[in-house]
Amino acid sequence: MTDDWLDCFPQLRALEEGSLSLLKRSAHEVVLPTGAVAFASGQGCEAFLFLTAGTVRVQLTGEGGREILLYRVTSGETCVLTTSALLANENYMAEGIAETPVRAITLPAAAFRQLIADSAPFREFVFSTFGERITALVQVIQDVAFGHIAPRLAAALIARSSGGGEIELTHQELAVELGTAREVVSRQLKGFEQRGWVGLGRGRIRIADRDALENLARAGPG
Amino acid sequence: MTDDWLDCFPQLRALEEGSLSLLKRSAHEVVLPTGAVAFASGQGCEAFLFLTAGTVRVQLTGEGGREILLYRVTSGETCVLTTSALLANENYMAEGIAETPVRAITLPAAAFRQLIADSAPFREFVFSTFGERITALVQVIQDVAFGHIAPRLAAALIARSSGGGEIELTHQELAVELGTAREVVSRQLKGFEQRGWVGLGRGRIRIADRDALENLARAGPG
DNA sequence: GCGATCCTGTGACAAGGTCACAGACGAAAC
DNA sequence: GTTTCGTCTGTGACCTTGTCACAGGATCGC
Repeated sequence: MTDDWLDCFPQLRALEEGSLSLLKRSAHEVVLPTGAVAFASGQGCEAFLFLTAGTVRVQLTGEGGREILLYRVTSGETCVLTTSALLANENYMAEGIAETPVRAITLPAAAFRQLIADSAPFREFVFSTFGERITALVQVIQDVAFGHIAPRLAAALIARSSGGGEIELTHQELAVELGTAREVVSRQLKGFEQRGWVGLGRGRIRIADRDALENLARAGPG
Repeated sequence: MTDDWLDCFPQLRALEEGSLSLLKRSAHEVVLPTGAVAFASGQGCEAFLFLTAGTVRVQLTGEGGREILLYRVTSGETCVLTTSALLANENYMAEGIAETPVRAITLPAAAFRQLIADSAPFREFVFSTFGERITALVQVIQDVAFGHIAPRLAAALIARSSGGGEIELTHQELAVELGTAREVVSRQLKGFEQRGWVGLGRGRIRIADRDALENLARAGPG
């Protein structure tokens, strides 16, 4: 296969000759359509992943079918849960779902472990983003344990509306983002609409008063 | 100072001569009494920590004063949030509290970064426990987002009662363990008592029917 | 004994999650 | 254009959990 994908991961160019060669000949490309399951909870982890295009959503699912987003992996990134599962030789604790069509490079577990053992630049590459990911996970705990729904929903609306004032999302999708139930999102959005902050349509939300939402997102339950 | 503390961290004996020497001459011992704050949320992170005796509880605090335990650090371990804060050059996102008298070795940020850059064995040491910690953090999210209080409380009682059937904990301390409110723990425990599963006293709980608790912990809300 | 302080119990209420449906909308089929 | 069907949204009733405000009890130091 070609080595074009390495352009997404410039740090890997710094690998020693032998390690780079192992990396190149062990890597295989996979392509996933939107909605495909990249990995599932409880499943053993057989390969490290380098995303070269698209977005994967990593989320937990509870018994009742409720879901919560942990983080997203986009082009040029790797998945911390995959790393963690490979290092500790454990199963995945969450599931990864392609939010868009995805292209990724897989590196079999054996080659991954070999590279981790042999190559300092590879270790550096793998561990360099750990700090941010841990910060993100702790933030999720903070939100779920102590946060109120209204400001979190307002924050999610703003985050997903970068640029345009029109968002293409269902209430269910927002519920997953927040780890709550669809009905709760519906009720909150209805409240926002009554206050003139948003306009609602099937599968889309129009931001009508961005300032009010930003205010709520900062201020707390208000 | 003496190098006795290295006995708690045998992996560090594998450091290169120069790195080991830097480590030894940069390290300083600190002693904390029970209840002391090892680090606080929002505070900048100035040193890496090696625990040589005692236990530090790492927890988040919400606006209402509610708290939730993230994990514990005990003798022979290091704190993943400290590592993460040093690597990403961010502030602490949580607080660390000495649960017992604690002895720890501090390594200033500059020396830590130097060692991470120079020494493969040191990197190995620091990153070897990342996998387990991430697993633990995701488990906390799972519990808080989807878990019911009763089974989680039952699980906490069993976990803290290893061996004897008598636990020395207040309802408030159990509430922090679960990330809930003290009143909720009181009510649940009262329910357990009425079913004959525990005996309650001021600051202590006697396990009367361990099987019933284990059953509840496994089974879910039942 | 006598406060002071910590721990526990309780009731009333608010917020959020669950369940069970009822419409409402939009796309595709006819 | 109308029908049909699947998806999305709205709503009410009810349950669990979190919050608030207090009332007692226990324990300890003095």
